[in-house]
Amino acid sequence: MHAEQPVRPGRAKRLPRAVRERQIMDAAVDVFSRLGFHAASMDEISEVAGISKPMLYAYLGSKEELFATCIRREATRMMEAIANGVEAEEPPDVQLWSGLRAFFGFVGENRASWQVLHRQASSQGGPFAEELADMRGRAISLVAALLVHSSDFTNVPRAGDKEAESLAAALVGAGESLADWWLDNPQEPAGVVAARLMNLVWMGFGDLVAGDVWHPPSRRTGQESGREPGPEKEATS
Amino acid sequence: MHAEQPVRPGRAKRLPRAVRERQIMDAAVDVFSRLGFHAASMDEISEVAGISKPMLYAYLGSKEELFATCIRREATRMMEAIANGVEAEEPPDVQLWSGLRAFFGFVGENRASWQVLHRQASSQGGPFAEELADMRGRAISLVAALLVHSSDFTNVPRAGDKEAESLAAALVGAGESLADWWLDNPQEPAGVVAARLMNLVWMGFGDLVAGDVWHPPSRRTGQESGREPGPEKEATS
DNA sequence: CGCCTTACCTACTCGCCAGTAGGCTTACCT
DNA sequence: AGGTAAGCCTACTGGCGAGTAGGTAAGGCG
Repeated sequence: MHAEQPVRPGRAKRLPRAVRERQIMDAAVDVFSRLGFHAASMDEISEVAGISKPMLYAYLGSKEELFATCIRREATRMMEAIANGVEAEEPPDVQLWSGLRAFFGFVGENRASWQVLHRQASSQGGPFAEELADMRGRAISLVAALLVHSSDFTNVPRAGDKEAESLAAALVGAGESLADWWLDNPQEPAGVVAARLMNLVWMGFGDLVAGDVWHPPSRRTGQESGREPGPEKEATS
Repeated sequence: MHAEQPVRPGRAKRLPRAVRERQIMDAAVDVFSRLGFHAASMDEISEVAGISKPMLYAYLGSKEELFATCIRREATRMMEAIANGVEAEEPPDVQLWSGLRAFFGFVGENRASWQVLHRQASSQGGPFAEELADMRGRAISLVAALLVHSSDFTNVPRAGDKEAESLAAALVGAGESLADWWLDNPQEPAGVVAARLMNLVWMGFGDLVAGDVWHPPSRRTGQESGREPGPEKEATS
């Protein structure tokens, strides 16, 4: 119909390298997110990108390099999106809230990116997981710093750094998991989901820094190790 | 050294089928947990199991069947471990606490199982993810029911089921993520980690069902969508 | 003891996919 | 225009790994 088709069948229009590289990366993220690293084939990626396989190798190197580049690009995009949403001068709870909003906003608009980052990257044991774990670690440290900082405002004995880190890990994990759930239940807007998580974790943590600790009703405390669950390093009240 | 070695090199001692099947499954879980589904080869599994490849196929069918069987077995073991730790008559918070303890206890003693379940299964798009998502879904429903039930004790407008489900998803995700973190930081006993998560989520949820909702300080509320984060369906205070 | 069933093996086939050799074409530059 | 470099291709190789064919030992049982 259109005279748009290339002069020779199977010959793509000539484009500057930078543009092609973007196309290829987009295609790669798409395919990797749908199939995972191993199941994705370079043939399919090249097909989706609208070019032939040797171009892939000419521009982006091996399959592993391509994948690593995808992870790096998407991770950077996400971290920037979050950083742009947070003001360093705000009080901790507001910072956390802004971060959550930015995070869920990004996931909602970049589902493929999120799939690649969260599922694929973490399950491949190679240098990818490293790359990914690095970014994840930065996110956790950020949250941990926020937690430690916010507990400075109180006169509580101050939780250890390890403890803050583990709580931050739990929080980040809750965010990831909730994002996954959201992808399967997309009827609600990002803000609502973010708010829900904010309420869950902040109100919980708010009570913790106030020294308020949940305690099991003191009957048959120990079921398998006899440890007291409530007070660890905090005030034994 | 020992005269234990089989009569012919490369010939395994003859064993009844049930025993071999267990050996093979154990080997498979081990290899799958270390390498992931695709990277794991049937050759390696058979080697670890101490038998030859055709036995794998004779007893456990194809690679996919084998993997699915692994997932099912480990998932069942884990759900049973948790169910055994929880008494249905206890109040909700105690049930949750018992469940968390049982969960972290299981993970601590079955790291390979956990790896297979959490990382590998969820990232393969086949019928496995289904199997796994099913179990995960059951866990989430369980927690969600707990949450809904516990809010029945209060006179709060009662959160919707969808909301409870999403909170449960966040909670389960927090648990999974914290378990991963724990595997990298194994210096603390299971009970302490479980207690930490219990404090985080329960104290937080406790405030929620009491109608207590975090609210942003009312200045420049909207940063990207102008949505009020705090009250959704709950009391507008 | 001999027979047969069950457990077990070695040694292949076959398809898929990462990666490459070598050649054609089109746009820009002078 | 015509040279040349950058973009693009078809068509292969080579290896790895799933799955199988066909044969060998070993324990039970008459």
